[in-house]
Amino acid sequence: MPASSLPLTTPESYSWFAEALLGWYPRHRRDLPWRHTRDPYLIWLSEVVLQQTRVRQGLPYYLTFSTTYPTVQALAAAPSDEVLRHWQGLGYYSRARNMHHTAQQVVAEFGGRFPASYAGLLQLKGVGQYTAAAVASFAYDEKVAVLDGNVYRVLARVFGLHHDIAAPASRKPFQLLADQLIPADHPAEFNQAIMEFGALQCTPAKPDCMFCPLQSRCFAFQHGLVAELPVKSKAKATRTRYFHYLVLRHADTVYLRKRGPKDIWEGLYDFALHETDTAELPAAELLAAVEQLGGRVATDRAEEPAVAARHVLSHQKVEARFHEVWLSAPLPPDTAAAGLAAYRGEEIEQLPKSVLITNYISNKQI
DNA sequence: AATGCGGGGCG
DNA sequence: CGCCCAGCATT
Repeated sequence: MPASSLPLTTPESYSWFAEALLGWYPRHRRDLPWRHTRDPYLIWLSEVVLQQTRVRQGLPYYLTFSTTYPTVQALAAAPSDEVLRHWQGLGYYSRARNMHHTAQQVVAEFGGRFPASYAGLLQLKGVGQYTAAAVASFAYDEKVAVLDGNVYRVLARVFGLHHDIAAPASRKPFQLLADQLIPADHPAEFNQAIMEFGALQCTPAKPDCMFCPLQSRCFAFQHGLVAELPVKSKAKATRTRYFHYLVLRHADTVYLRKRGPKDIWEGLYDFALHETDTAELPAAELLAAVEQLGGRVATDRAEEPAVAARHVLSHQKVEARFHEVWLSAPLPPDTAAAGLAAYRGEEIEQLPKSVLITNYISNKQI
């Protein structure tokens, strides 16, 4: 690969970049709801929703949250299960937990007002360098350059930066460059423009180079390296896990528990879980697992065959089987050790659940 | 510096 | 099937 074309020159000579983007942006920008407000709360809300999430997927969630909780006070006052329930299906649920925590902190410690600077915003839970820069520039016109997946891609291609964007150390050269490029008179517009440009024009696959305003200046295009940039090392292979859910039923109730920390889906509800190293679960092992919870299996009801489902996450694959077991009596109270509690159908609907569990319930019509 | 964390859409 | 998406917290 040819060496970087990044010139070691003064900031003034970069002005063509901002001028091109600021000329492109008004003619191509999408009309998105968070672009109609300067309210730091709503802007922060949109940025948290959009972390690692496409606009198309996050948009309905932003509308739900901004409508249900129009103010930071409203969000802070909401029950955490309710917040998670609204977040259901969007993934990376720590975002919802941190968001709720931060709303409560802003209300309790800052009188309901968000910190008015990049440095202040950076102190909030769930707010990293990207989100702090986005809110500070969009809400306060602070001159801090955002660095997200779009910006990495645009800068890597246009300026020929060959650093591995998966390596944390690569952040520095990109940030240095972005800080040089952002104009003092239009920081918010510039940040919006470069991200929109990455999302619509300089896309990961098949970018629209033929009609690109930066074509003549673009290192990657001029050197035939568009498909090679940005450089990104491959992630580690995913592992497969085998989940055997014990769908314990008694009367009109089903037993669920809230998932704990240090595993996927923290804070979401699912059934009693028996994890194994194999896809199959012998009948004897299934019965033993039920009995360990103090469950007495009703023999007068036919047992359904296990329902199988496959669920793919970024870093693991889950092969799940749902074993529906009817109990002749409620679980003993000391099952609280496993965190299990009985819920009726209407209650289950209101609980936050993973897509895997939601799909199962939806198909089973519990 | 490395790892874990969701779900969806695309080629 | 692999890749990427308006990243962040933890270790």
